[in-house]
Amino acid sequence: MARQNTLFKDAYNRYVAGLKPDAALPTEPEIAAELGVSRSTARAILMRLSDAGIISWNKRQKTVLRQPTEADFFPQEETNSLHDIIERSFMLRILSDEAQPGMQINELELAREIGTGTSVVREFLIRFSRFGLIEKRPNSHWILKGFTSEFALELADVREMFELHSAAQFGRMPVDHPAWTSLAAIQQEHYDLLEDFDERYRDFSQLDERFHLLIHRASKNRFIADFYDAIAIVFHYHYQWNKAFARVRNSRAIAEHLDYIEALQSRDPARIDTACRTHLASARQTLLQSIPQSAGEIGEADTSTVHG
Amino acid sequence: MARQNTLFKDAYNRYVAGLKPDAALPTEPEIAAELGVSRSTARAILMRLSDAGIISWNKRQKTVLRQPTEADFFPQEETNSLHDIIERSFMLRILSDEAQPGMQINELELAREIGTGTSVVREFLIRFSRFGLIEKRPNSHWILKGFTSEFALELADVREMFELHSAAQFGRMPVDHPAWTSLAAIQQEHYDLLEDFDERYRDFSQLDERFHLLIHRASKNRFIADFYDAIAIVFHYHYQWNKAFARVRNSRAIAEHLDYIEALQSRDPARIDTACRTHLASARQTLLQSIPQSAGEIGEADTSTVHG
DNA sequence: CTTTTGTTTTTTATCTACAATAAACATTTT
DNA sequence: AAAATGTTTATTGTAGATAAAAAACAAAAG
Repeated sequence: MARQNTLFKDAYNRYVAGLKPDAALPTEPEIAAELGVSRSTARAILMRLSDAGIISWNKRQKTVLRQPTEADFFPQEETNSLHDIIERSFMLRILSDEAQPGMQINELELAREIGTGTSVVREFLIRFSRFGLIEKRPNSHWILKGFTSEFALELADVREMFELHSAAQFGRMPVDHPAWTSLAAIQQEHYDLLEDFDERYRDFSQLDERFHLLIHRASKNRFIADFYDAIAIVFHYHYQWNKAFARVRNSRAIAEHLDYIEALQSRDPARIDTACRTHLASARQTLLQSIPQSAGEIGEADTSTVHG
Repeated sequence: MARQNTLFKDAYNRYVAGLKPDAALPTEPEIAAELGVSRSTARAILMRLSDAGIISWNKRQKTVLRQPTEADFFPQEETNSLHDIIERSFMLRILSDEAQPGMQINELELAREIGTGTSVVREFLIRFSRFGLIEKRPNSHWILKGFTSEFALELADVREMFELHSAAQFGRMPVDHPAWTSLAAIQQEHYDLLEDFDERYRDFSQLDERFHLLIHRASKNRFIADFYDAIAIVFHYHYQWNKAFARVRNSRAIAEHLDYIEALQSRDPARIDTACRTHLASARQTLLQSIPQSAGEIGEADTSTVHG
């Protein structure tokens, strides 16, 4: 088949979840906008809802006839976009302990294992290559460079340059800029998390990501924003599978964040710089400690493949 | 057809160019290594050379029978890789004055105009997107963000952060590091260029690229290196088609480079920082001046396509 | 005459096929 | 036995086909 209708299925599920009996549904363009899809897809959803007897549909008259049941939803696994499937599968593979730096990555084999065509895998690898974890030999295979300490150090260096820049920019924003409100909200979320830290310390990753994203937005620089997107994805998977010391790690980070936020709020450049540096230095240390020091670390090429 | 044998043709041309009558040719692996291709391709070249009567080939005995003529070479245009063709064609299109920010980019149309398949165009666009000049709407078209002054400013900001970092690193390299020799050679090339400036000022771009590349290598950071690769490509095309004031622009840059080189050689951090900042500030100004201030600059979306 | 719905066209996302190229394996030569 | 050549296999690069999704166009309703 040429293409899975995962977008349709996912949007359908989302829409079904919000239906209440007897409600009158809005116009097609409104539904499309609400779901973030085209009107064609919105109409396909209405068509199916109508066929399933969940709504009655006659031109502008769209009424919910019954409460949707479990059976009305598409299975969860049919709603994952191919890209997400590949991303997860690939990340799992290359951040796992078996993946050694220098390994070759085979497009065809990867495609077969994931159960997809080669073009999607190819395009994924091209997109993924900007994260600096893989590299292409022209007319030949990809090489896994790996999540090594060199990678972490190079990443940390750039991250520090960018974040110092963004934080300084943040401090220069006009007092009435909405980002200050967002910052205060995030500050409050930090306090909330602390309240119930033992239960909720795992939620910190997500808060961390949002906090740094907010700061980077202040730079209004597409290269910085793109780089942070890349970092966020890599970290997302990395820390998801490296939970050692998560509690103490997050505890320290929260304290630093709160100090950093106050520094930003003071709008004092020197204080911002200091708080930012302190946090970045400890983030760097945390990152380095999270990397398993394997034997293959020293970078000799290994001719085995990534798939074992 | 599935794939052009441009690699073979290009390698063949390169090899033919170096043949001298009566010479004995080395082994197949050596030829392959010399040309940077696989032995399979090297053998294909030998096969064709033999068929064309240019060499006699019997196992290890490979002798050049005659001097190759014009007619023995493949036409130049058959040796360009598809990627290069697309890159040139696309750059020409999006850096031209007709391309307005906000325009849509149509994969199929682009492929037809370039005379190629859609997959290559797609992959090119994905790779190219890291330069920040285009952006994808998922499940929909690409948008041309354009070579605007915002782009130039964002680029310049990152460039300055990176180059200050790299230059500082350069100054910290051990005295016996080969980079110092390379730096001296590049310094000499600057003097040579100055000697015959009226005739050769157009050669400066290439020297400029090599100089900055050398500095960025000192950072040993893949993100910095990748970013500089991107800059180099964008600038390559941009300045190639914006030759106004090239002479005075290059003259000033050479003077700054020489000062910058001396600062590096002094290994004095403060002096390096100053020289680097001076050069970067003027490079930023040069870049901004080279951008035509068109009406569509202010970023309102334009619904016309890039192909008009 | 503006918005909504109905219908058709265009474009993207993905798969599959196949030539070019690389890589692996087998045989010969030194 | 090490390296070269000969032969076969695997993998990448590219084109082309097709369903999903978006976009454009046309008709109807307010």
